[in-house]
Amino acid sequence: MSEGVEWALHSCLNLSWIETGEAMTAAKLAAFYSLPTAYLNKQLQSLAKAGILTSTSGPRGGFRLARPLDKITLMDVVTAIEGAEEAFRCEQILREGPGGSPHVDYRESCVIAQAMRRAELAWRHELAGQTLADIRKTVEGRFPGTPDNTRSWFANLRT
Amino acid sequence: MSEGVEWALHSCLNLSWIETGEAMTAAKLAAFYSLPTAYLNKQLQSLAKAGILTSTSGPRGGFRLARPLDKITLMDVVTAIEGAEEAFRCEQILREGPGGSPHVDYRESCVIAQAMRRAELAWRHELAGQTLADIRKTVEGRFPGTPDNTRSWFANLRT
DNA sequence: GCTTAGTTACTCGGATAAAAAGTGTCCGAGTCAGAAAGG
DNA sequence: CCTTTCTGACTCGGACACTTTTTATCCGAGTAACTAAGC
Repeated sequence: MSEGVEWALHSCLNLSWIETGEAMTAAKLAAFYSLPTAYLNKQLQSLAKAGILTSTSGPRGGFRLARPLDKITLMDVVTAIEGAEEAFRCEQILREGPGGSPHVDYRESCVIAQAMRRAELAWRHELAGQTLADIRKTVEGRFPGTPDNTRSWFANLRT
Repeated sequence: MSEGVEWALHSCLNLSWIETGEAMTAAKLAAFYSLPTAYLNKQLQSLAKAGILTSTSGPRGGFRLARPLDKITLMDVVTAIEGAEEAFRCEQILREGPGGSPHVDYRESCVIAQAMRRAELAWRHELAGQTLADIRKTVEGRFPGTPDNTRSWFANLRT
């Protein structure tokens, strides 16, 4: 799985803590974790395309959350970065074997594909069941200073 | 996820159906699905290293199952091919952020990492809960001719 | 003072390059089966 | 006929290319704010 998922999740949380109506540039979000600016920008673009963030060009531009955190699931972010296709993609090798038919969709009928899909659905179900709001709530419960610290760090950022 | 997982799973099932005490070569297993022989051999080697198959060199050599199918889970095969590391690997970017400490293991304490791990555990749990014996039983229930067809195909294989 | 046009600096966005992982191939080391020779 | 040696072919196993994906970078198009000029 791409490293960008981790960056995206953390950046979304940061965006929620500094929310002031102002947009946050990719450069500032990258500076927070010393990440390569241009590459994080690429990930944020993916989030924007997926409708999780909105982007604004020009001075005072940047990214901001497109909707409240409780409307953004972990699944949404993972799909935005990784794409929608499944990890185990059945290549239908049964079709090449004896008795294989070109007219059968083995992605549906192959028992192995079904078993792998069941596991992947369990994974997706867990991801879809947790919103970023849940994550933020847990973080704030364990580290109450995080919102203020984050906000003030971005406020005091130079250059 | 690597394509080799699909090849490995199907090949293990085939091995169980033709089990006669004889070993099966990578070339024959590859011919069954018209797969590239040398590359399938590579995957089978991984299964052998993981203790799922045993390999024999020389004439009459090849691969055979190292233990009964009901002792082989989908998780075992996936781990053998893909490796044991998690799909979402926390790079601990919190360490590079303000307030980050070099002495904290953020793979454990980071709430995001925990949430992603929970999802991955659900996936692993599903995979570990299904043995190849379960798969075979289901296949034989839906396609009763499979064992005989497979066995006779390998028996009649030329060259 | 207010409006308006022009300029400038800033930001995203996609095009481009480098690195890594995945995919595929080839040849050699070891080994076992079978043939051949000897008893 | 049985045993033993030798040969030879067969198989895995790892080393070596090629392709695709991931990671990272760089500039240009567009935009909004600021400046300054005109009313």
